[in-house]
This record gives sequence, structure tokens and C-alpha cells, in this order.
Amino acid sequence: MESLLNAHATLIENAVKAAQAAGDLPAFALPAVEIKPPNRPEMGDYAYAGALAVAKAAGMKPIDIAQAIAKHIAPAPFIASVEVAPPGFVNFRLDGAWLRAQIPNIANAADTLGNLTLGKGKRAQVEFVSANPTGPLHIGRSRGAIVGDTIARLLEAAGYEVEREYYFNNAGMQMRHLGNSMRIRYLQALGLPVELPKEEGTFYQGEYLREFAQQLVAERGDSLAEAGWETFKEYAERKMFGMIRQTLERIHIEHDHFFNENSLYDDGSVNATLEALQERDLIYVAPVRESETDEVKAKSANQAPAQWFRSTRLGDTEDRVVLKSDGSPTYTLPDIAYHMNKLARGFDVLVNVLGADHYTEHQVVKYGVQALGGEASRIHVIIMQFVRLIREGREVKMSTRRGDYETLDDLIDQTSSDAVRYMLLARNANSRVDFDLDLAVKQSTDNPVYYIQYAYVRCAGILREAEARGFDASAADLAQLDDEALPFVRRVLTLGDTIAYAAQTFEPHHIAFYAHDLASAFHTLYDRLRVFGDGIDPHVAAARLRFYQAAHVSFKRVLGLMGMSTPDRM
RNA sequence: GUGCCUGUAGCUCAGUGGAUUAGAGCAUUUGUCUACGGAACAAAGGGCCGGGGGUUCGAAUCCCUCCAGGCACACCA
Repeated sequence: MESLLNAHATLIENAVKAAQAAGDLPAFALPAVEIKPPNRPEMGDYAYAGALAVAKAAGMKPIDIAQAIAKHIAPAPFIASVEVAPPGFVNFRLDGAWLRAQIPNIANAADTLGNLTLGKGKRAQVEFVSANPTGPLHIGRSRGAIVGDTIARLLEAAGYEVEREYYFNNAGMQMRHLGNSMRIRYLQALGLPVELPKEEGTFYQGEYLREFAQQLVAERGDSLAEAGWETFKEYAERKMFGMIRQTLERIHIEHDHFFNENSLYDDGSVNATLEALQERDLIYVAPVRESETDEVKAKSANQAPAQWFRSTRLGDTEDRVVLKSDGSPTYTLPDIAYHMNKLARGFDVLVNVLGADHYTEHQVVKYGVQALGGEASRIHVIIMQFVRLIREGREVKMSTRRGDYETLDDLIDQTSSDAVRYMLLARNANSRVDFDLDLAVKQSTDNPVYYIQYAYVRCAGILREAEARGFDASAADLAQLDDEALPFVRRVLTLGDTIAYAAQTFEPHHIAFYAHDLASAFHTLYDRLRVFGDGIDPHVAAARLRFYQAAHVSFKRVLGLMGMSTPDRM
């Protein structure tokens, strides 16, 4: 049973065909069948509203169409009843015995629970974090890290072969600034009277460079006193990457592949990209844009020319510089080369998680890919709005270069890796997040992450108790299980639908809300369906224990999909 | 000014064109209960879904427009 939604949809499709063959319905093209749980649970477990949509095409009243469909729905083991409700709904109710029979399957599924074959045989790549190694990860980056990693987990569950990639740029001006800053810190560590200039855009003010400098002095003494910025850049970069990877590990993120932008220069891709654009007549050499007025052109006629990508021809609002007047490329050229490279690696799906400030950049890259004949439709860009930090009711400004940012490490120290993951996951990527630091610190008891994990802890507690008492549920008769436990089972069985939806829309927050709903359904039951206690029939107790084993597996799986831990005690 | 995103309960947010009643959490009020771990459960109050038009049998959801907020609009990366 891969998906109950699909199973119901198939029933509808076949019923329509059968009704048409029998002459109960006229011939008409059936739109894609959409099945949903009704808003009002008393109406049933799943509902089809399509009879309303096809009424015109069929030339019949919706209620009559629904009747005709219902009449031809083939019996299925999971269906208890099919009802028609005005003005034209077909409502399905799941069979209790069938639901009970799923409990052992759930308990045995372990970490494959909810897995799909949607992406079978397909390869997906998720590129995320991709922070240049100029400073520790700050909170703004961590949202993308968590969203990207969870998308990767969901795609894996959906059956894709997934690669997590980290793209880094150690060839730009910022890295030179880092090298220069590091050099000054090194000289300071040697006791020389040098000051780090306060220019934030050019010199990195963060304390971490002092620490690196101390270590470098310990390793190399004063042997580098005459060395150039490149030496210091390389050292700082290496140390910084170590820090970043360590931080990511704390929130259970590990990349499979680190892609160095330099390699695109080394293997000639950047040049090849420029030449390919030139061949297509999409590059021109001029001091200013072609679209500028004659007046501006005349004024700037003596300035050194740059090379412009005629992206307006692809639909852009203005042309973009790809090669500056000093001959160095802007980000655009290597980024286009990079995306062509990704496409050439044969991924069926490419996901790129970016901050809102990268929107324009990504558009230009996409125009470039299109211009070069790349299959741009395989590239899915997730644009995330920013995380705003609030402390004492006021916004805290973040800046990597300045040094007064909040790092992801700080945040994990103050809360927990699970809390950070859940709080940054449980909202739609295109809404801005206000992260209240004071609340995050003291909120540990209110945080929904504990509510969800507590459901798992309670299951673990029951299982522990059963083991201590030597109580075995393997031969339980699930017919003895209380009816009120069945809505929970039904909800567990929709995990696959949630994974499918979240993976296809690249909206991982759905899994967070699903987890909360599941925990809510669980806690209600826990209060009412005790396994151990006076006056509980042992057969009922055994069935309940079997049920809690399934619940235990369900929460483990859901927490795992969110990259969260599963503590047995809290 | 142009492009993208957002506007839903006091606060933080879900909501995949469907059912005369728009959902959670927090906060507020009231109960349960001292547990297989109460970081729980049950219940109540609280809403012109930013405003206005339109499409549709049917709109928080799609389209137009206005208002408000955020982000981006460099020969920075």
C-alpha cells in the first residue's frame, strides 16, 4: 500500500470507466482525480468532489454523477463504505478490520515507513548551505541548511537517489579580504604593532581570526611574517571549513559532495561558457549597457569596456556584466558554468536552496542556462525569506563581516539542535521567520519539539515497562483494540501522502505540521488507553501494546525525517 | 520607481478550488489528574481570511486593482 490517496483515486477512475461502459454515465474526459480527507471527519475518511467539476461536461446533475460513480466502485479490502452526499460528493470510509491489520505492518516498517517509489530510478541533487568559508555559519544560513537537508531526506523517502552538495567559492574578492585580515591578525599574534582597519567591507572583524592566528603562530612561529595574503587565505579557509562542518554535524547535516568554484576555472568551463555565449551573439563589449541613452554612452565612451550578457533577449529586465572592465568575471559566468555542470552530471531533479537576496542572481543564471540550451526546468529554486533575530523585543542585525552576528553554534548552545531544527523547519520557506532568542532559551517547555518527542518518550516508556514485566504482545488479537485508536492508525497511513506532497512541492514544513498532528492524536489516546493497570483485560492490554509498538515506530520515523533525535527519556 | 515575497484569532503560524459552522500552538478562563514520566488531556471565549472588484455551481485559495510590510534591484560575492 503505497498511498491511500492513489488507491482511492484509482477506484474512482475505474468506477467512471465502468459507469461509462454500462451507460450510466455519458462519455467525457475525466480530469485528474483528486481525493482529500473531508474537513468534517464525520463525513468519512476520504472524499471525491470531482462530480461537481464534471457536471457541465457530462450534462448531468452532480448528485446523479456521484451516484453513478458510487454504484460502480469496485470492492476493496480497505473500504468499509461508500456514500454519496449532496451536492455531489463521494465519501469513503476506511474499514476498521483492515486498519487493525495494518498495525503489524507499521510496527515492522521501521525506517522505511511511508517510503514511496515516486522517485525510483531517478537521481536528485540538493544544493544547500554553500556558504563561503569566510566566517562561522550564522542563523540566516542555518534556515537554508535545515530546509535543504529536510528536502533531501524527503526526496530519499520518496525513492530518489539523493546527493547533498555544497558549492563554495574560494576564488573571489572576499577570500582575498579574508587572507588580508588573517595576515594582520597573524602579525598581531606575533606581537607586531599592526591595526586591523575598521572597514567592515574589506576586513573581517570576527574574533575567530584571532584564534586562528594564535594557532598559526603555534604551528609555524614567525616563519610566515613575509608571506602574502594567499598563504593566509588558504590557512583561514581550511580552518573555517573545519568549523562549518563541525557545526553542521551538530544539526545532523552532512554533505556528500563539496564543489569548488575554482575547478570551473581550472577545467576551462568558465571560459567555455563565455565563448558559448559569444557564439550565440549574446555578449557585447561596451562601457555601459546598450539600453543606455546616447548621452550616457557619449559620456562614458572613454571608460574601459566590460563584457555584457545580453540577457534581455531571454526576458531579463536589463543586461548583466559577466566580465568586468578589469578582465575578471562576475559571479554570473561561473554560476552559469556551475549549473551547466550540474545538469551534465545527469540529475533528474536539481534543488537549489537560496536566500531571498539571491533571487535576481538566480534568474540571470537561469537565463544563461536557457541560452546555452540547458534543461532549466530541472532546476528548482527554493527561495527563503530571511530569519530575523529578536532579542529583548528588538531586532538584532546580522553581518558576517562585522562580527556581531549570531552564530548557529551559539543558538544550538542556547537551545538544542532539535529545537533549532524544528523551529526553522515548521514554517513555509517564503514567510519571514522572527526568531525570538529570549523565547527560544526559556521556551524549552512550550516548544512543540518537546511535545512531539514526548510522544516518542511515552511510547518508549510503555515498551520499557512491558519488557520489565515480561509482557509480550506478539500474539495480540488486534480485534481487541479499542476503536478510538483507529484514527491514529489512519493518520500514520497518510505519512506517505504527506511525504509525496512535501517532496513534490519542496515544502518540508508540511512534515513538521504532520508530526505535531500525529503527536496530538497520540497524547489523547495515551491518557485513555492504558496498557498496565487494574481491571484491564490482558487481551485488550496486549492489543494496546501492539498498537503502541506501531506508534513508537511511527514517531521514530517522523522525527528521523526531520533530522531530529529520538530520546528514550527526557 | 521595477521585480519577487508576505498580509488569516491578542501573539506566532497551518490551510493541496469544495460540504450553511475557516484550523493549530502560545496567551486567557474552566475542568481532569499525580500517571506505562503531567513537558499531558478535556472544554470555553476570541475571525468583515488587509480593502474593493471579477472568474466559478463553489474562493482564504485563481485573476485584476488598491493599501500596508519585507527583500532585491552594483563593473560586491
